[in-house]
Order: sequence, then structure tokens, then C-alpha cells
Amino acid sequence: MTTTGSPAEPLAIGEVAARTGLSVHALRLYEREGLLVGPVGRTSGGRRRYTAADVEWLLICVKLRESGMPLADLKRFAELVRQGPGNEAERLRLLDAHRRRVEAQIRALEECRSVIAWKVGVYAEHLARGEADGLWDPTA
Amino acid sequence: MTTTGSPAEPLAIGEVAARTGLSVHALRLYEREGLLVGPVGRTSGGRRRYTAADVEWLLICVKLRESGMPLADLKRFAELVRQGPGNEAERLRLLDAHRRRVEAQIRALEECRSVIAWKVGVYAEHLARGEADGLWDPTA
DNA sequence: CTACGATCTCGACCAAGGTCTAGCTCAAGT
DNA sequence: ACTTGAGCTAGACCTTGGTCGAGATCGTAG
Repeated sequence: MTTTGSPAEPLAIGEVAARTGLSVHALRLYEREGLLVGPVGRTSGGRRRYTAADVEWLLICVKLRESGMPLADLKRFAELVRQGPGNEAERLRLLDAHRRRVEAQIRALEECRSVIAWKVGVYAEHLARGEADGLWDPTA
Repeated sequence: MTTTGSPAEPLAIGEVAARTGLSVHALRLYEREGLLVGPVGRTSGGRRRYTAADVEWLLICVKLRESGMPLADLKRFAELVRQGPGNEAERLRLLDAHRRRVEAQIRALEECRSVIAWKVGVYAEHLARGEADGLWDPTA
């Protein structure tokens, strides 16, 4: 149990990369860009030591990124958290707006999916019949 | 009825932009990049004239782009269609692979949505209680 | 005929989000 | 002590998917 769960010991950047799926490069980028809530700890030698809380935040970041939140918004959110209590309404607004965008995106994708599925069906049918004549094909 | 439906008359680029939602710049880009099935017609003066089929293809392109298909794949698809009959299996593979990706993306987004919705719920609850103490907040 | 808006080509530019390199340091195993 | 693998910084570079501008041309309405 040295590479699983939520360790009490702070983690090196490579470990964090492994468990967040971000590259070490990306991790350093995120830090430079101010996407982290607090400054990352360092060893006496200058190496980053991520706490469990850091990793947790990064995992949230990953989810938000996956769902298309731009780094700038993530940064804004991190700033709000960094500022401490008092701005929860704004945090909520930010997250909720994003949730709405995600839902819209899901709906759009579902529509795309059905268009694509239909097209796939058309091709499959023609193939099954062995006669795939010029579907949208102006040259045939 | 001059700007609706599927006109028999070929359309100018601005018209096509209006009905596909792509900018004229993007339309020219797509053409340069070989995303169109056939060469676009031109007037004697050198202006593009898009046929209804061109527009239809572009609408498909828009859907595929919206669902995250990279231009390179779109180009590949256009090439296959351009080559004429005989490669329908590959076209099918391409589309179906994309469909799978879209579905995976939808699932991922749905997961993100639930994570976000939960977070939103946490904030909303704390706000309602008027006590939003350091949620993930290392400084509080 | 003339003016004006829409197009044309070509090439520069942009923003996001990373990735990669160079040159150096740190730390852990043997 | 030595080697080796991670990590460090700074900054250059990359890809995607466009956008924008200059300068010329087309074509249509007066």
C-alpha cells in the first residue's frame, strides 16, 4: 500500500502525475498558472511535495478540464478558494454555470450521436446488401 | 423563400456560411484542407458556388466537428468518399469508431456532471445554512 | 459608369494547452 | 563515493483550428 489511497505522506510530482493522469509537465504548468489553491510544499532540496488535499483538488481539476472548463476558469475558482470564506456564492455561480454548459454539451453530443448512428446504419445496410452506391458521392 | 431549404441554385460562400454556421474564413480553410468531397464550383469570375450537396456535406462536417472529430479524420473521410465506391467498410469503421468515442465522451461528461452537481449541492447547502467554512480551503 | 458590398488569395497572427530540451541538482541504492 | 533516476527552472516549440488583414477583383444596383 505505498501507491494507493490517500497517503498521509506528501507525494513527489511523479506520484501525483501517476494518480491524476496529468503529466509532470502539466502539473508544473498548472502550478505556474496559479491553478492550485495553495503553494505546493517543497523539500529542503526544492522538490515539490503534494499533500493529499493537493491531489484531491487536482482530481477535481481533472474532472473539470475533462468536461471542458478552460484553465482560466479553473484559475478563477482556485483564487476564490484561496481567498477563503465569503465568496461562496460566486464559487457556486461558477460551478453551476459550468454544470449548465456540461449539460448543454451532453445534449449536443447526443444529437450528434444520433446523426452519426443513423449514418452508420445507412452504410451498414448498404454494405450488407453489397451495394454501396454513391452515398453523397458526387463522382459516382 | 430565397434563403431557406435546399435550393437548386448554387450558393455563394456567404450564404453557405449563414446556413452552416461556419465563417467564410472557415469555409475556405476547410476547402484548402481538403475536407470537401469534390472541388467547389466556381463562377467565371472565380467565386465559389456551393451546390446543395456541398452544403449537406458541410452540415455533416459541422455535426462531426461539434462532436469532436478532428479535421484530419474529416479529411480522411472526405478522401474515402472522393475515391468512390469500394471502401465503404472503411468509411463505416471510421464513423463507427467516432460514434464510440462520442458515446464514451457522453459517459465521461455525465460522470463529470454528477461530480459537479454534487459539489454545487455542497456549496448550496452551506450557503443556505449561512456557514460556508473552509471547503477544501487550506487557509481557513 | 460608378460605387459598393461580397469575394478572392496569401500569408500573418492568435489562443489554448501542453510538450520538450538543456543544463543542473538531488537523493537513494550498492 | 558513484551512478542513476527523478526533479528543478526557464524558455523554446508544437498542434489545432481557426481569425484577421492587405490588396485586388467581381458583380450588381443605381
